Amino acid sequence: MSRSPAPHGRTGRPPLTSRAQILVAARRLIDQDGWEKLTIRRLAAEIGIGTTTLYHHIRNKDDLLLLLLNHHIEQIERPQLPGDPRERVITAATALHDALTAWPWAAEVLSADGFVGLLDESAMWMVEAIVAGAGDHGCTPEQSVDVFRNIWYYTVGEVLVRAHSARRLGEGRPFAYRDDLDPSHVPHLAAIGVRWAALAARDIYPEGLRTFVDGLLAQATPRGAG
Amino acid sequence: MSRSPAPHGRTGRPPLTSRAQILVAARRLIDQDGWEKLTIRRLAAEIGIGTTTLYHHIRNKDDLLLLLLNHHIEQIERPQLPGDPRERVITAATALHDALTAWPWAAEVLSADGFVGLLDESAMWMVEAIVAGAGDHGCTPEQSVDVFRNIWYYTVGEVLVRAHSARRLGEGRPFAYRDDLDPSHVPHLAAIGVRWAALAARDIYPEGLRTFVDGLLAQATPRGAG
DNA sequence: GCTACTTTCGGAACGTGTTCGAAAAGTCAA
DNA sequence: TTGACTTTTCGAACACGTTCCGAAAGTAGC
Repeated sequence: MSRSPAPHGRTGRPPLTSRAQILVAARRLIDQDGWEKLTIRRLAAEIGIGTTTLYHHIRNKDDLLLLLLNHHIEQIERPQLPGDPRERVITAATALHDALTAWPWAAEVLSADGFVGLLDESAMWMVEAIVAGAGDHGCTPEQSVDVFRNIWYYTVGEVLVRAHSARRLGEGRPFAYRDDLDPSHVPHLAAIGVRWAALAARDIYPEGLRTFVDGLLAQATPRGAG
Repeated sequence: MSRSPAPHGRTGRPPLTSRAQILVAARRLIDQDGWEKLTIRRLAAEIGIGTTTLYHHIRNKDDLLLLLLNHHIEQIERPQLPGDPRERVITAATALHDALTAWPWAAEVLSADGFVGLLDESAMWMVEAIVAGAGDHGCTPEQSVDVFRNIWYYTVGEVLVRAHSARRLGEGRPFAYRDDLDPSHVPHLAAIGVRWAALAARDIYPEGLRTFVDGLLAQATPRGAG
């Protein structure tokens, strides 16, 4: 593809590779072998180009992953946002959480470079919905930003910890249990003992999110909501 | 050092290198040039041994960082824990947060492998204090574990996001601001505009933690606390 | 046709964490 | 003293992300 003799006015050597082509090949590799196996060299070989040629179409690997994430988020169907501001915050945060859970490496990239400045506008509705929900509930703009940031910290932490814990789930102890705990030093932990693993395997994000949002919104309105 | 002819009963070639020696050298390198500059090869060169010799004394680099973190936590003075269970949870979580903030790469290692199973017992008092505080407040053991996990998610998320955002603070936009936001699509974000950067630079962990802990403990006791 | 200029392509090389396998240096039993 | 065994040491090598720099392939002006 892309074999036109010259798009007129364009100078320089005509490109054989397009960014769209790279993204398609990357998605194919991820679907086939998982995103852990996606390397720059493998991707270039899959396309049939030199390794360093990729760097004329993407800044680096993080940039590539970010482009893939943005495309993934665009595919997500936007949920119907409830009328209640609190429920709107919950719905948007849950959508954010689900999107990141599906592509856990994205959370690494995002936490590594700051969230809002990197995503396309097609993903901004989640941030907007949270900030707007907080505002409609009676928060000042400053408080609304705080609400979003707190939710973001909690969400990215949950996604990262659980994604990385799941990797070790096949081998050895599932989440985090030690059987060498001294009951005289850490009595409560020792009493929980082996049950920790089972307890830690449960998904507590929905409940934790509700609790956190309730607290954040309540704190923002010291006297009656609007 | 370590030049005794044979510690009796020990077979095999006598070691020239000790794990303690490696840890001391690693701390010296980190203090000199920062932990970003700590590489396996530099560390080996600093000690004066072959690169691969290190791998007979540590499992891998993450293991090395974990050993350093454990040593760092041991050095921390344990704060006087308040009598009020809620304040005890806050104090322990804050100590956890401060320890991770001082060594941000540690949060990566910990989130990558699960928390409790990796730290020495000298760091377990933080987990114990949180779980015990929740229990003393009236939580069941299951609820207490949930309280800890929620706090852990929030804390590790905050540390990771802020540590990685700080890296980009010198170049370009500090945290996350886009000036290409369409007010008709994201009115609240557009209204906040450039103020986002200043708002996002503030430290909201202490307040967010209090809010979260209040909500978590309140939810755990539907009818009056003990 | 020739010379600039511009853009794309890609091989070579660097530094990284890590693995493999062989050599070195000790103990122990015969 | 010899041979088996065990542990430590480390050079060679691998795959990774990334940078450098020269070659390739087009247009634009003369």
